[in-house]
Amino acid sequence: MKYSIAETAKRSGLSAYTLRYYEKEGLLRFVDRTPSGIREFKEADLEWLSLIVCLKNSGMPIKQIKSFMDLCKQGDATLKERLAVFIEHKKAVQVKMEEFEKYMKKIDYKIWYYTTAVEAGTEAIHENNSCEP
Amino acid sequence: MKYSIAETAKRSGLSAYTLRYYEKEGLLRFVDRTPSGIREFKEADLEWLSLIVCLKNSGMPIKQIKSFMDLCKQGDATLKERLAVFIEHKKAVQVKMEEFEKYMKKIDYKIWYYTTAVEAGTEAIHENNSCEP
DNA sequence: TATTGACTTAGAGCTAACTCTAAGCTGTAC
DNA sequence: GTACAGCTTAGAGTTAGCTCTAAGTCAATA
Repeated sequence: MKYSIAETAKRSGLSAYTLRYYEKEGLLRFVDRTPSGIREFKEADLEWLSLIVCLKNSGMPIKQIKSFMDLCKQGDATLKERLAVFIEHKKAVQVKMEEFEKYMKKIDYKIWYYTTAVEAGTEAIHENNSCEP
Repeated sequence: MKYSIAETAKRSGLSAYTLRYYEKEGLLRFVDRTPSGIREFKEADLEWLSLIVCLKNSGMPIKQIKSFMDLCKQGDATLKERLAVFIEHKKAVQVKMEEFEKYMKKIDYKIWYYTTAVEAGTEAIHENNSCEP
């Protein structure tokens, strides 16, 4: 099955503008064209896009994703390098997740803080910090 | 204890430029000045900064943080609204954390994929998708 | 055959969040 | 009293990641 850019936009959750931009940036080397120059996305391309979205949304910059795609193009000689990319990126994502857990605790504290303040009708009840942190 | 902008930059992990920018944007209404106009950060200001960093790094845009700081300035009348801000933001952070977990699974899959490919010396072993996903 | 709508390109424009520059002021150290 | 480090301001510049515009091509339909 072949997909137009509009179809692919829908399926990937990216806009057609973004898909063209990604191609310009060298992320979508895999996309074929019809004889008249129109992009034709394949089923496998959607898999690639899903990986790109994964890397991007987990914090990898477009340029680094491009480097990874370049490695992919070079075949089996770059397998170790590609493994290293994911091992490194996993570390970065773990750090982010830990940070998010820390922030979540702070947010939960604030929810408790404001819940009790709303009950009391004033923030002043927290003035002497007499309660749980 | 009072801190200069340079000290505060060090302690908050933000640059002095960023602190001035945040003030310009209305996030740091709490900061005092010396008679000659130099910013003087207090211990409590570092707490505010830590909250700002928490909200920003967990995905809240600067403009929304500003609105929240505006609510704070208005006192007890806005307690309910402020509670709502954190309840909403908590939801958003939860969604992000779930996404991150999904991405982590994909990354782990790729680590397995490339580990086995490196062992085999070729990516071709995954061609017929005969192994665990 | 004419219209329509989806595609193409190059390149300009936009937004968020900084980041820096230039010119000038302040306050302590010699 | 002057040198110097560190502060001040307004405003320009930067970066990432899109987002859009203008002008044109192409294929299917009325």
